[in-house]
Amino acid sequence: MEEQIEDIAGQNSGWRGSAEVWLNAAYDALLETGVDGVKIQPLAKRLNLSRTSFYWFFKDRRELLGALLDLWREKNTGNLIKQTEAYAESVSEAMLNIIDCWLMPDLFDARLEFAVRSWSVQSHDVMAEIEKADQQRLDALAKLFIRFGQDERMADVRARTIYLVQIGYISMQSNEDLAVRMARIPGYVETFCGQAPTPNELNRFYARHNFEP
Amino acid sequence: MEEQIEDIAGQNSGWRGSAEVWLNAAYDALLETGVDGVKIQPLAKRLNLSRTSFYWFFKDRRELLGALLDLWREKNTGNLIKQTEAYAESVSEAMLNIIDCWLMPDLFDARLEFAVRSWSVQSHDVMAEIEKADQQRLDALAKLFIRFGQDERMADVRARTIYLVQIGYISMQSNEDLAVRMARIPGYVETFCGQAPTPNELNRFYARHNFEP
DNA sequence: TCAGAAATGTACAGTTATGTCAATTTTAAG
DNA sequence: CTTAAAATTGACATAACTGTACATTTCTGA
Repeated sequence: MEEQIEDIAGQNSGWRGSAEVWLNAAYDALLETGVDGVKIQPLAKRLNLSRTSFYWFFKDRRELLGALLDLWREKNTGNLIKQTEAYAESVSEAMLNIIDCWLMPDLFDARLEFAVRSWSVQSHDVMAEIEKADQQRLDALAKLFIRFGQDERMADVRARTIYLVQIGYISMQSNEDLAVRMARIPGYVETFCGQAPTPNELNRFYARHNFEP
Repeated sequence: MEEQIEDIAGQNSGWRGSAEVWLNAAYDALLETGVDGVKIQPLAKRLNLSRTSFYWFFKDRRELLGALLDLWREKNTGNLIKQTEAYAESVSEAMLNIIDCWLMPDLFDARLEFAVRSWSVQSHDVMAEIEKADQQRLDALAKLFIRFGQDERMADVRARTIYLVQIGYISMQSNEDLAVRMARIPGYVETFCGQAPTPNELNRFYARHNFEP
């Protein structure tokens, strides 16, 4: 019974290691040093665990890398598509919904995205996964523009523009402060959809990002 | 004298290895497998040379990686900036000059760019180099828009849009065929600068890319 | 409290890489 | 043909890392 209370409290259930602990360490390593930094021995040192203990939770390194890729797949593509389907009265409001992904780490894990894309240089499997994700995301964005009356050709171009700018940003790993980035938002919206956001739309956007203009 | 004739003919001057040969092999490895693929032992195997022979041309692996970074620095940033300064009568024509970089491998080595950006995950030095390059490129692009009468705020946003789309493309490593990409060009120009290219501008652009619409 | 499951650790065997050193071979030049 | 520089090589000394086998410790539940 006592153990159960500990479990419910989320405390360690006695053992120091677990699949989750190793996976988290792998996640950190992936973001900090790339795939080739995801090595059992260093992770073990960080976790203060014996290296070989790892093999109780995972078959081998491959399996760990697979788990990292699962993490990415589930986290990033899903939320972006969800944002394309969010309620919007105008195309500019819809743009602001997408831009949310730029700014909310729980909607889109930019560092993970970058790390996985970097990983793809050396793995055809990862490359294939990314191509699939890109296609799904672009399709969802194009559908959004079509929903607001764009013809198919411009919907495709605009979907690419907004998506590629996001991917480009990620690749630049820029970490400017919120005010600087916010100042550019109206300009981006205008560029992306040819229509500036209304003051109301902007205010709603600022509010949900706790930003005071 | 005979050797000089051979030299002039670009033939091997007797020795199999050279700094250039190793650097080229390193370049290939960087593009195919990322930095962590750039290892002396595998390169030696590829070149059919003794591993230790490498150390006659380079002090160590660090120096080789440094040479790769020099290559990137000289090749990519310079040409992009040159394109921003190319002659153009209108802002849409200027856009097409930039877009040349998308399409001409000798103006901009996209695969190298991607490989170097991926490398930056695990190296703060490389990261710093990239930040510097991004800044130089963005400044040059913004100056272009200002030259064509944009106010500073929109020049900044538009510079970012066109640059980030390019970086995004690189990160997507898409390899669609020319016709598909060409079909999107007018849309991009319109999106980037709010003004469609004239038929003449487009024809000039198509011509220099040997494309028949 | 004691058996078995869960987790950890130690020892071993193998692979791949790095860089130095002292030969040795190849080439160019007189 | 000789010689000195340029290039190549194999031997040696290390260092990380991977994965397996087996022993040991720690926890859990009857």
